[in-house]
Amino acid sequence: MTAPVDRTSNGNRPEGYDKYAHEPFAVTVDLAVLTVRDGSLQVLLVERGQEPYAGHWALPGGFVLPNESAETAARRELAEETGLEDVSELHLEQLRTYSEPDRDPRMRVVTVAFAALLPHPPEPHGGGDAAQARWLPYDTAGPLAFDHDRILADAHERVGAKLEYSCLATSFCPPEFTLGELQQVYETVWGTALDRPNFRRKVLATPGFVEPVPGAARLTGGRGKPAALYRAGEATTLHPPLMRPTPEGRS
Amino acid sequence: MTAPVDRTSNGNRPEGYDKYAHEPFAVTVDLAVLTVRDGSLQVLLVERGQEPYAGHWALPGGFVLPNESAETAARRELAEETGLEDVSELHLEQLRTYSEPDRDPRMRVVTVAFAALLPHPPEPHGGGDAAQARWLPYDTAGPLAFDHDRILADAHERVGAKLEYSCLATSFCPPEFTLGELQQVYETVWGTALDRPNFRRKVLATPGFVEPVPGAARLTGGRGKPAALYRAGEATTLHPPLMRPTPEGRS
DNA sequence: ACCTTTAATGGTCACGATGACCAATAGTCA
DNA sequence: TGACTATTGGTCATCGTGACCATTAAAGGT
Repeated sequence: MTAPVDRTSNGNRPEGYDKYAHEPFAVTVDLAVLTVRDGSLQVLLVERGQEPYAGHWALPGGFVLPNESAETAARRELAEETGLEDVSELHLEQLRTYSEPDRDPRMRVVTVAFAALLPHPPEPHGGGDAAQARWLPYDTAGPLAFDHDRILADAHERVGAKLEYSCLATSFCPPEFTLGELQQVYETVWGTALDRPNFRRKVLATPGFVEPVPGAARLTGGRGKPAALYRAGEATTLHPPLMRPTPEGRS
Repeated sequence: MTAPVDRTSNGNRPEGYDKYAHEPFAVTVDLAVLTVRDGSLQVLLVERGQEPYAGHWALPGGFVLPNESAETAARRELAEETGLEDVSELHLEQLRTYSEPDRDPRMRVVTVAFAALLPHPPEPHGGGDAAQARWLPYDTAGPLAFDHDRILADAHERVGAKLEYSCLATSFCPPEFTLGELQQVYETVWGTALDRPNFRRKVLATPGFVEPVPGAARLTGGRGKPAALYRAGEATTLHPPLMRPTPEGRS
């Protein structure tokens, strides 16, 4: 009876476009750029200069340009905000998309959120322009603009979960690192202490997680026995996983 | 030196909108609706009636309306496509967003992909209009329109992974089910055989995964000892995980 | 009725991974 | 030289799991 209707998402166009989507959507990317420094999880934040949320901190981000994918836009923004020349090796991972109609009071903005992991923060704050960008501890990253608190929390949760079953932790470390540094990544992100010999055994027993740097050893700031240096291996997943200690009962 | 620039994603608006985003984005949702029937993983697909990809199968989907979130749009589409009255209890999960500039040859379409899991397929094909919608086995869901092959593969991978560390499998089952049916969900999605006593032990040893229905038992089609019936429990996560047998070496 | 078939249920046993420890090594600092 | 500190190496009991075998309770055929 009814005329054939194309019910796929790309179907009713261009006719359908006028009917369903004549209010255009702005598409942006938001980045939760995370790093571990001084035993604390830190986030790269920028200070807003305009309303709404003027003076509040927010996640860095920007519009997806007409010929970009969200991934491309995210990596471009990552380079701009951190000031790094080469961000091609950094771990960048799509989190999810936030599309609540009222998430921006001015218009309809759909944002694709990403989590980025990087080692040593290159500079206290990157970027060349005047907008303030700073590394702030995750815990004290007070109320952020828009729904960025939620995005940041989701990023933290995702990264924490992926540490369990992937070799992602090396993305927080410089090219050569000690097992102590690697362990501190886990402890900082999870907020728990780990037994050092057990952590060591687990990491070394997982083929491809890390590989030793032949002759090298680092004097860890001075005190204690020098630690051996390792590089990230080829493996990407952890079987069986390295699970975070259950504080109690997790069903 | 330069004027303060708001570098958050919601910052350069409305001025920035004209500059960066004057080519509007269409935002859609695409659904990978999965079910397990007759020991095979099946997908709900619709046949396209228009170019491009006329005659090809595609994932169901549609535009996000101006006052909807992607999640709301996805659940609305799910109801429309399956023909079910109440889809509020079905598991619906955001996968990721696909935004390659050339993914639709006609215009810029950004799609938020979802995976939906449901028990008994209610009808061979749902929906009330003339567009053809059908359940097809996952394996034979031959080349789909647009990038839907990739979306479907990502959905499969995500669901398979979540079976390991979550109680998601019950979403494929009717309100009351036997442990054999639950096991078949795992075997079908993973494509591997599991040892029945071991599976049983694991499921029953996980508090909150399933809870027995007091007096009931189902004659499983006739043959064999009648199986006890269970309901889904309160738990959502599985600790430790129920890992799929490693076919060989997974680093 | 009887035996066969089928599937659920119940249990054993050995091995691997892990948590909780303790001990030794190799540096710095006072 | 002697604390102190952090890395490194090891033991031991326990838990979870894979690989099995055994039993129970139904249907179906002879």
